[in-house]
Amino acid sequence: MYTIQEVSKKTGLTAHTLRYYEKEGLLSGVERTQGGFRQYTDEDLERLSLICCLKNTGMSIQEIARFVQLTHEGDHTLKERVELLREHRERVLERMEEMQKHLDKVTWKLNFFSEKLRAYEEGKAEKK
Amino acid sequence: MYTIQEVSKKTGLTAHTLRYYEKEGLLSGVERTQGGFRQYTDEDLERLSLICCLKNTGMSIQEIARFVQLTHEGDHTLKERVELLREHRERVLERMEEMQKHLDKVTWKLNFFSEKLRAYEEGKAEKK
DNA sequence: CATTAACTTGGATTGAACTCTAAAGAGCAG
DNA sequence: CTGCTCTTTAGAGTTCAATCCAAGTTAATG
Repeated sequence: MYTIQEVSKKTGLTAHTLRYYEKEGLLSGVERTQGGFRQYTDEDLERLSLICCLKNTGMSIQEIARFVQLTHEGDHTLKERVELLREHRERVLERMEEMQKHLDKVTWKLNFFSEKLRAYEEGKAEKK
Repeated sequence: MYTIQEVSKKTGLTAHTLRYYEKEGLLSGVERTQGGFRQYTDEDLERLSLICCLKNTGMSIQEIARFVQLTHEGDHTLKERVELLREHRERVLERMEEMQKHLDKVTWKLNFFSEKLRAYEEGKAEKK
C-alpha cells in the first residue's frame, strides 16, 4: 500500500496529476484509509503503468478514460478494447514514421548549417 | 507566388494558422499585393517546410521563433543555430526511443487481450 | 498533546497552440 | 457596376492537460 506521494515518486506524476487522473476516470476504485487518504495497491500501480504508456504514446485523457470504462464493463467489451488498442498502435506507428521523416529533414538541415559554419569559421580565420 | 489559401492546401495548415505563425514570428517578411494580400514565394514555402518539420518533431512555437530570429541575425549566429538543431535532434531521438518502449508495452497488452478475447469467444461458442 | 507535515475537496487558473468572429477592404466573373 | 468570394485585422474564445489555491482534515513525531 502506497500513499499518493510514494506513487508520485514511483511514476513521476505529481500528486495533483494523480488526483486529476482519478477525477477524469483514468484510475478509479483507489482505496482509502478510514481518514479518507488514498491507498494505492500494486494492482493500481500496474493499471497506472498502462495508463502512462497510453498517455506517453499520445492517447488523449478522454480516450484512456473510455478504455478504462470498457475494462470495468467486463469481458463482453474485450473485442472493442482490442480494436481500440490496435488502432492506437497503428496511429502511433504512423506518427513515428512521420516523425522519422521530419527528423531526417532536420538532420539534413543540421548538416547543411554545420558545413556553412565550418566555411564561415575558416573565412574568419583567414582574415586574421 | 501563392495566395494564403494555396499555401494552406500545400502545407495542410489552415489560413488561420499561417497568419498565426506569422504573428508569432515563425515566418516573417511575406510579401503583399498592393491591396495587402499575402503573396508567398517558393522560398517562403521552403522556410515553411523546415518550420513544419521542427513543429512536427515537437519543437515549441517559441523555440522555432527563436531559431528563425537567429537566422535573421546573420552568419555569426550559425554556431548557435547548429547547437539548437543538434540539441533538438537529440531530444527527439530520446523521445522516440521512450515512445518505442511505451509502445512495446501497449503491444504486449494488446496481445494479452487478444488471447483473452480468443478464450472468451471460444467459451461462448462451446456453450451453444 | 501540540505541532507540523501530508492529505482532502471543489473550483479557478495557466499555458500552448490554435480557432473563431466581426467588420471592413480587395479582386474577379458576368 | 453588381454581386460574390477571398482576405485583412485585432482580439476574443476554445481545448487539452495539467496546476494551483483555499480551507479544512488526518497522520506522524517530539
